[in-house]
Amino acid sequence: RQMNIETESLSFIENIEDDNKFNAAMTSIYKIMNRDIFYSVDSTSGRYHSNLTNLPGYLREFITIHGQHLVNIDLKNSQPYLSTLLLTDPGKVAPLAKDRNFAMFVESLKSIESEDITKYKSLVISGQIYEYLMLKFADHGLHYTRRQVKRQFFIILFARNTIMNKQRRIFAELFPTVHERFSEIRGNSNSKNHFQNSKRFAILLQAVESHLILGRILPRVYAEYPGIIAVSIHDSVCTSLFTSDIETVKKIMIKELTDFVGLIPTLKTEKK
DNA sequence: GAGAATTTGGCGCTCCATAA
DNA sequence: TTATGGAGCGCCAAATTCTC
Repeated sequence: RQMNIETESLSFIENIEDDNKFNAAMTSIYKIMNRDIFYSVDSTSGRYHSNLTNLPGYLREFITIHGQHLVNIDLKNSQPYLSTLLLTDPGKVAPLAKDRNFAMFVESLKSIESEDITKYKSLVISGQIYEYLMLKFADHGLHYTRRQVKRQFFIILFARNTIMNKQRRIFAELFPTVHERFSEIRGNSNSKNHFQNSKRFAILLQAVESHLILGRILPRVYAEYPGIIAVSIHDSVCTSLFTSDIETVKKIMIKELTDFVGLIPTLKTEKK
């Protein structure tokens, strides 16, 4: 791996007030400068972790690989987008569940259709789910920024079923069928095993994401375009800023995601 | 060799970061 | 809310080193 970080990054972090944050950023920079490169795939959800995935986002623009700066191609509303599979085609994701019983349970789920599911799908593929919820929350007196809505939405998705706060109640009203299905998937197990209790839903979606990015998209990119720069940051793929490379990676991402999920995703390219 | 003093290693916690 | 990794902390016990 030919990763480097430009020395300008050091002056960039100089005015960070918080000592802890400063030290964390400093450590990340020096690790790359000193060629202390690490990378691994974890055994829970199969995600890829590296110097780049741990690096503060605002320092990404100083990273080069083979001397090339990076562009990040991000899947919008990624986990909500992937969560639609549990509504439309659960059997497809069942093999990715680590726990046998949970896999069989997911396998047994049927595809469901309803008005609220159609609405959920359309919001998620257009990348508008947070904006929509922001409006609906505001109607009920909850005034959040987009960032806060995003955070709250993940709590709605992944918190155990016994937590029924105002936000979740609103979501359940807006998307009753979706909420019911997701509750079933989280289950009510009190097991300590995170492949069995409510955490299994988050883990499953992460496993789907890993399977798509690491198991399908990246191998295809490397096989068809040897030498191209492509590294993942969980749900996104970084490549060089050549327009042709960006288009290549995008095309493959859209193709693979659409094939697997059955819905066309929205990608966002951030030039760094 | 016995006991004290020091060092080492592991565990669990908190924080930082990333991602959703 | 979930997942990960790394750093750094305190804690404790085991291992090592020191002193008598």
